[in-house]
Amino acid sequence: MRRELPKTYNPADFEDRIYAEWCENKYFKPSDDTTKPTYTIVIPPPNITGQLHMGHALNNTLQDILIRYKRMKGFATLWLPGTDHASIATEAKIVEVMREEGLTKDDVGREEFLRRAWDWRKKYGGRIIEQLKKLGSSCDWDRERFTMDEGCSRAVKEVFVRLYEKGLIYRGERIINWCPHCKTSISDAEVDYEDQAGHLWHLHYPYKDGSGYVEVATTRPETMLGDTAVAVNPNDPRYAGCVGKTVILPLVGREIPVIADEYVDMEFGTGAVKITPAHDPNDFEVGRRHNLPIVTCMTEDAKITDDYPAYAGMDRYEARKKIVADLEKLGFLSEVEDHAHNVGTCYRCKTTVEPRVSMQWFVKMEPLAKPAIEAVRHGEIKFIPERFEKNYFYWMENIRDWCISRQLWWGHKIPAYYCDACDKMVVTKSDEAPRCSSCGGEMRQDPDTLDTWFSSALWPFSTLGWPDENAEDLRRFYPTNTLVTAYDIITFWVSRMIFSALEFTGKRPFENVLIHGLIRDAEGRKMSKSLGNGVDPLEIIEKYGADALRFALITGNSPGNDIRFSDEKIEAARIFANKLWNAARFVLMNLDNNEIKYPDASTLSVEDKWILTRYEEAIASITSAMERYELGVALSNIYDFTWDVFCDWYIELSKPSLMNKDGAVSPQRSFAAKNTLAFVLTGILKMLHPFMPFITEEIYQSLPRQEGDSKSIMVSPYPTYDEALTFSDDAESMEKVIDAIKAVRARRAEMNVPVSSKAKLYIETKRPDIFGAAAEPFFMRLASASGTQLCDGVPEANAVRIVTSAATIYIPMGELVDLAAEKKRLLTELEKNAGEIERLERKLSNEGFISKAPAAVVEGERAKLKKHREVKAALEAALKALEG
RNA sequence: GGAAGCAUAGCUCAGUUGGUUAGAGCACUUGCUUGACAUGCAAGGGGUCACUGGUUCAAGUCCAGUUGUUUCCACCA
Repeated sequence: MRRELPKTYNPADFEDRIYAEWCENKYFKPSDDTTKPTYTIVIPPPNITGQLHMGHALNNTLQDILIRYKRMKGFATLWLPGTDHASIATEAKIVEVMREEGLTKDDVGREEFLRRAWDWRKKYGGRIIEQLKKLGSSCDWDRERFTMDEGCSRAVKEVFVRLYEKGLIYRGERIINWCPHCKTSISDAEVDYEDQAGHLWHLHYPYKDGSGYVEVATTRPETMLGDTAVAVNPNDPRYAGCVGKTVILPLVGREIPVIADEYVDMEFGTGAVKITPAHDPNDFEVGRRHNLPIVTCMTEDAKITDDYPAYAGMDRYEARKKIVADLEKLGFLSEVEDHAHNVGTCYRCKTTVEPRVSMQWFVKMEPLAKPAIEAVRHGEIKFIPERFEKNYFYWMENIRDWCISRQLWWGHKIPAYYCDACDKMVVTKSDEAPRCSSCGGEMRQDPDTLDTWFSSALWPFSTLGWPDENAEDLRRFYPTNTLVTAYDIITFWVSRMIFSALEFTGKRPFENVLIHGLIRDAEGRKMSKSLGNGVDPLEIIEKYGADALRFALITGNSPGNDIRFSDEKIEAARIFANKLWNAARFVLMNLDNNEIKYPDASTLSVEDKWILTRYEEAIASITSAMERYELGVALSNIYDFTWDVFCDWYIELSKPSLMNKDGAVSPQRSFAAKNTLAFVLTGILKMLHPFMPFITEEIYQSLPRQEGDSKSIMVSPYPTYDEALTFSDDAESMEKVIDAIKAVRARRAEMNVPVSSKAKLYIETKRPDIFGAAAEPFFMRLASASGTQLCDGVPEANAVRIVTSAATIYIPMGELVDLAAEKKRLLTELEKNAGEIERLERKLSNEGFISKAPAAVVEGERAKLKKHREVKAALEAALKALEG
């Protein structure tokens, strides 16, 4: 049913209604037609704790554009949505909520905690999904997944067991990053470093034999409680005789050796380093090399252990003060320097990370990284833009083993079981705790959970049915085609999906990775909660509509680059939507109720042929940009074509054919014009639809249908380039008239002649076929002419002369014309013209250019020269006429 | 410490594989209620494409260096 368009564009009137219609008609589901090629995107699953922010809006707009484009291009498209359990982020949220009730995790216990977590997921997990719908996302909601749903959990267990059996997962005591606030290990990638002003304390450790002391420098004096050696560089002459001696650790009294290790930088501090294997990753390595004992002096919440009664229970910073004071009192502190250094913090809570030795699970990365590097190197997987491949290679080539265990409750439990009675450990997919195979005793599951990225690494195939190799979706839609994500997540997620997919499915997870930037505010700052400069996309949608938001996010941007978001941009987007809306109203106003026909060349006028030619060119360039993921370029091409070509020119050029004053226009002519308007408008709507789905659908549904189109634009075919609708000669003729109109307007504006003052135009031209009667209405409507007449030479003295490459136009203006000024103007123009001619002549007489440049380029330059020479002749004639 | 990006009009940015006189939006100036749109129309001003050198018939575009700036990675106590 066709609808009348209201006078003003008001997106709130129709966006929700249209989205509901799409859902009802199941347009988001992939076509059942298995002969169609497939195109698949899996969504980067937002956290269930998440609220839609601008980053999501951009990320999902890009995906929706690609999916809608491919759908119209005839692919069976699947955009698979879902959410991530986000173990540490969600757990932190729930802990926070419980704290408000005065409860801790330990108070409620694991079972109750998980019950709360699932409740929380039920309550808020769907929130971001609803917000994605507001944006217009055309996901297949029936296939929505969750990283902790049954299928994904099965995949996680499968992967863990297979890696373990292959020897690629191991358990070991290592030093890891520990967050004393979240009380869990975190991976290297989860540590953020920030500059902090600190101090370098110089401490004296006396030799046991009483021969003085060695001076060490440290930024963390409290860790001295765990020192098990002092290290110096083996090549350091200052300490040549000291290696092998024993020092007595102040405050503690422990006897520790002085050792030599290359790790020590002679230039830094005093050249002597205290070694604390339990609380520093480098010291841990030194400790392993020298078989040093590991002495832990801090608890998991970063308090001093009971082994040191004087400081027991003190927080690490409190202990630092006390220890420094005590050392000073006893004369072991010689100097305190200011020292800026980088401190690792937890990416979740910003607490300073405490390196800590503990038993953790790791993935051995090197064997997995290798094929993942090859896949990108050989172009099996491409990054867009390509430069991000460098980041990827750097990370993958220097990869370290991945700590995957987390001391959290919310997440996938590690499928390892330990015997209570003996030390037996079993790794199994089974949900039942096995009996110990050695002693038959009870076994208990490892209490830890897996890093949240462990399950998201499997997302492209676990969501399609893996590990069931024969799952229908997996067979039909895997490997997926494009992954869309921001550059800050390449290491966390993209790289892990690649090696996981290659290892477990033997195929790449996706062929292209489209990287986008971050959204910044109008001043270029990152949007963040703490700065309070975040813009809520839902507010924008409410105020301006989802289409305007999408337009503002995409326009003027290229892959991988950050985007500044500002009120001006969103305002410009809405204005464009309004422009399109009104252009559509104009077309509708003039349209009969007929179906839109494919244009028939025999009925077309020169202006129709011109717009169709320009339209076909637009299809070619827009499609090419879409295929290259240059979505910003594609959109600006659509914008320019819509506004500058279609609205500003063709609609105006069509008016003489539509406004049939005294029956001068034939029904055939009027039909061709109306049909051309509707045909081109429909094409614009289709090309714009992936970017602005709502307004294009709303307008489309109010237009008569084009042959072969569906009732919804989103499942209509995308325009394809048709050479039969290009008419280069006619288009060129029309351009010449347009040039002349522009030149007349410019001169009139220059002379401050109001539009209302009409004047007859005399046109001297070698192309009377173009500038004859057919062109008259255009000059009358668009160049303030009262009429036009072809002439040969100056029609009367004191006429303004306007010179274009195809014609010289005279406007008799009587006294209005200042002869002296006119002469001056002609001379200036002639001078400009002469400059151009000289430049071109020089270029064309350059033998290197003629012989080496492509023929087409040379030809183009020749044509230009010819055109300029013609203008020169016309200008000279005009000047002569003026003087004579 | 290592790496990458960016530097183009007053502002925000486009500018494909080198090939017209370097573009757009906003802002600015001037004139217009022209039968879809004043959320509009028309005309205009404004740029030594950061700097230096190189390759080329030809450089905003490719190469090297310099300066400024942003980001990522590493984490020497």
